[in-house]
Amino acid sequence: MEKKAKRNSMIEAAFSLFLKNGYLNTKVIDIAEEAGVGKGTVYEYFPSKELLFAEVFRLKILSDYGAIEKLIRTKMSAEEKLLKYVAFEAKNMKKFGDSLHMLPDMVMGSDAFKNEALQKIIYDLWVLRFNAMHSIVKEGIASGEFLPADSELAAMSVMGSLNFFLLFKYDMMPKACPKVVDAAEWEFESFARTIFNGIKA
Amino acid sequence: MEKKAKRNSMIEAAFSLFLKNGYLNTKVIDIAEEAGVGKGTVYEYFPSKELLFAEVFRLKILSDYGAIEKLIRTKMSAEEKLLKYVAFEAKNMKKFGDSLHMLPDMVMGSDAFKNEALQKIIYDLWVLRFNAMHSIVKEGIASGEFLPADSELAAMSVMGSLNFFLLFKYDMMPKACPKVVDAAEWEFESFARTIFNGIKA
DNA sequence: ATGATGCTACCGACCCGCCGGTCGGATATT
DNA sequence: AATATCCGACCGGCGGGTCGGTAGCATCAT
Repeated sequence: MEKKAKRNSMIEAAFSLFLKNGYLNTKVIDIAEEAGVGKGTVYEYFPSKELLFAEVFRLKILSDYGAIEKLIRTKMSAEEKLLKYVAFEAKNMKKFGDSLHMLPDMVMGSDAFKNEALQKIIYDLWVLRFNAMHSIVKEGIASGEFLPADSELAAMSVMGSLNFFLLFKYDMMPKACPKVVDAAEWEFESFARTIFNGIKA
Repeated sequence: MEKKAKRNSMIEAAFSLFLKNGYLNTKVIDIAEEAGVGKGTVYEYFPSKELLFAEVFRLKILSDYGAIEKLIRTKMSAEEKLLKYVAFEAKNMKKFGDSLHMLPDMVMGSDAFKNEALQKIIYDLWVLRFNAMHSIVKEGIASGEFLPADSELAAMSVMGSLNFFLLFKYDMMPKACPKVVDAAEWEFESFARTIFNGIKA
C-alpha cells in the first residue's frame, strides 16, 4: 500500500517538473529528488523516462478528456457546447498552473520523443480535441445555429483560435509579465464570445 | 569569394536538415557532410550550432517578413490585406516543403534552446506576425469592414486559426497521408475565405 | 529471545553512448 | 616558406539506464 503512495509521489513530482521545466529539461534525478526517493527507485517503478512521461500524460491529462466525450453526446445547443468546451480547456489550463512548457513539447512532431508509441498518445490527444470541436461545429452548422461553412475548416479555425489564445495567455504572456495571468479569468468568457460571434448565423 | 559559397552551402545544408529532421535531431556532423565539408570547418564559419541556427533562421525565415511590414503600410482594404497575408504565410509553407519539424521547435518555450538570445529571435517572429495580424484586424474593425470586437482577441483568433491550419495541413497531415499536401493549394483560398467570413461585418 | 535465512524495496556510484566543441597537424594558396 | 584554410580524431560533459550491495522485515528454527 505504501507502494502505491510512492509511485504516486513520483507521478506527482514528474508532472510538476515536466510542467515547470519541460520534458527535456527535467532529469530523472530531479524527479527522484522531488519525490524523495533514489534515482534507482524510479526505475523500479517505471521502465524508462519516456514511459514515465506516458503514464503521467495518461493519468493527468488524457483522463480528463473523458468529460468531453460526454459533453458531445449531451443534449444542448451547439453554442452552449462550444462555450462549455472552451471553459473546459480553460479550466484545464488553470489547473496546470501558469507554466506550460509541457504543451509546446506536446506539439505534433516535437522531436523530444523518439518513442513512436509516445508520439502516438500525444497525437491522439490532438485528434480527440479536434474531433470534439469538429462535431460541435458540424452540429451547429447543420442546425443552422452557425454560419454555413466547410465544417472541417471552421473547426480548425475555432480550434486554432482556442489553442493560440490559451498558449498566448498561459505561456507567452506569463514570461513577459507573470502578473497578468490571474487577471485572465474573465477573458475566457470574452474570448469564447468572440469566436462564437465569428461563426454564429 | 569561394568563402562565401562555402558558407552558403552550410547554411543551405543546415536549413534543409533542420527543416527535415528538426533542430535536436540534426547533428553538426550531418550538416558538415551535407555541405561537403569537414565538421571542424563548420566551426570556422559559425561559433556554435545554436548561432548557426540563428543565422539560418534570420536569412531563411525572418528576412521574408520584411514583405509583411510593407503589406501593412500599403493602401488596400483590410479584407485584401488579410487574404494577402494568409497567402503569404501559405507561400512560405510551400517554400519550406512539406516537412516542418522546425516549426514546432519554434513554438514558444521550446526547451530545445538554452540560449536566450536564440529564444528571443524566435519570440520576435511571433510578435512580428501577431502584430501584423493585429494591425490588419484593427484596421478592419475601425473602418467597419469587420465585425466590432476586441481587436486583440480577434487577432489572436484569426492568427490562431491560421497557425493551426498551416500546422494541420503541413505537419500533421503529411504524416498521416503525405500525398494530400499537393492537393492543398486551393484550400488556402477557401480557408482564408472562411476566416474572413467569420469576422466580416 | 536470538539468530539464521531469505525476500523485497531501495539506492547511488558507475557505465556508456551521444554529440557539441577543440586543436594540432595536413593541405592548399600566395 | 609563410599564411590561410581545412579537417577529423579526440575531449569532456551530460544524463538515461544498470547493478551490486545494503537495509528493513517477516518467517522460522533453535
